Amino acid sequence: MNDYHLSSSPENYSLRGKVFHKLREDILNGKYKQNEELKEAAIGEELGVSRTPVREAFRQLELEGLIQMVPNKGAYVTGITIKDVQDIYMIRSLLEGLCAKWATEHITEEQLSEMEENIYLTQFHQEKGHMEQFAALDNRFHEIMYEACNSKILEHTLKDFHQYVYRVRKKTLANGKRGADSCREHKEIMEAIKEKDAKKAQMLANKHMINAYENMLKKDFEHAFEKED
Amino acid sequence: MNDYHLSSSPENYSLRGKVFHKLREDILNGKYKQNEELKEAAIGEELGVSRTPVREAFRQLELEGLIQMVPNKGAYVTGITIKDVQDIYMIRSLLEGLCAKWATEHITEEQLSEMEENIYLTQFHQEKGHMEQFAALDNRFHEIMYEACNSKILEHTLKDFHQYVYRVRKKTLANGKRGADSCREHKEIMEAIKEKDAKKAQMLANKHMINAYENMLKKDFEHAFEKED
DNA sequence: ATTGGTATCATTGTATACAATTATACATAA
DNA sequence: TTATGTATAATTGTATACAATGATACCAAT
Repeated sequence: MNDYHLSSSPENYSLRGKVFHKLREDILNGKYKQNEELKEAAIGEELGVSRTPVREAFRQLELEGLIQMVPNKGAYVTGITIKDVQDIYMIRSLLEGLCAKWATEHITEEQLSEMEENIYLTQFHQEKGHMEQFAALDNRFHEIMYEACNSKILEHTLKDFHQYVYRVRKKTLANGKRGADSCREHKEIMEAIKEKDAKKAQMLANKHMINAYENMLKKDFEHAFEKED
Repeated sequence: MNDYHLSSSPENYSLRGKVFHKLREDILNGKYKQNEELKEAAIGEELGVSRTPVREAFRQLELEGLIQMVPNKGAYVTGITIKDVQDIYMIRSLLEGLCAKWATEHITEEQLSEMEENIYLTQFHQEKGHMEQFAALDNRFHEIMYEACNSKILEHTLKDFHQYVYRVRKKTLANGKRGADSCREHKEIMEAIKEKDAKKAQMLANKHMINAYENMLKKDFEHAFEKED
């Protein structure tokens, strides 16, 4: 998967990291249903590892709220509801605005170059209909902003939320119309950042999220959740 | 660090949970300094447990961003800087606003009663100078709002941030003047909620955080002239 | 003296053994 | 039949053993 923000983290190089990412992906993708019990031994056997890395992954999933642990009993899938996703979009609209504002004040030349290249490529792949690359680049745009805002806390928070709604994002972006709009909005945000107009960048990033939210409500949102169940 | 776990979670009843909370407390309280290496065996011995619960606690602390793990090498304290706290206050000012807005729309009669009683008691203890009770009640006011907003995601995000800056909060609230202001602001927020004026509640909660932030800055300024310890 | 290699130690990563806890099945008594 | 107690099994919680990795010290060669 495209876990860009974790790509350089130790998570990927240990069994625990692999188990953690695998389980998170499976939960968000609906492989494990709401309230389903996850057994350490079974998961371990399935992935060919012992219980130890599985347990450590469970602790992290619990902290992320994807599973709930009952002492001496078991781990149960919490999953993510439609309302959760909606709430996250509302929260993100505020925080992405703040992030754009701070990014305007702290972005480096290199980050700005990457952003410029990112938008150029995004446009290309969007027009060509290369959805896989488009989704990855769209993700990357947001992550560049997160990194540019110069706030470890905000970066961490937004990356978390971003990751959380990744599955829904992929589906809504597959909608051609929204893809083009999203791309244009990214460009406008970048231009505001380049002009050092923090207020404008904030407003645009804010609106960008609201638009994504409304598109999500309007379009294939229900589909995204009905399909797997 | 978006751990959506409940504060009443099983965390507290297992060795892992105890280790996790102990280490978090110690890191936030500055017992372990920036970049200090935490060794599993040493921590385990100190707390009288084996490495296993310590390791699991490490995984959670890493996810919370309090320590950074280097594979096959060790765990290093990330800690929390003044800037982190400032950033959190800025983030919270937005999110507490959203929370107040949603709380206005979803608060129950019981929650409103508790809030009313809370403010009454807060005022009492504030005037009497009972700082311990005052701090606890002040905390509780915010938690009631978090619970009333009817968003699991926002509730847990805010509780998390709230916990994160708890230590700083205790210090700034000890400032008598700010205590009285804070108390009055709580009352105004509640009245807006009672009047079902969501926009006003949002604005007031927003301002409440900004005020706390500015008061904190002032405190830091004063501390700048004191000896480090 | 400096470089390079090697042995040794310290520490983390993983697997497994054992203890504690909870769920389940079944027998027994009212 | 229903309720209750008990034995058994399944599962998690914790400790420990062993493997893999990285750090350190020391020696030898130049």
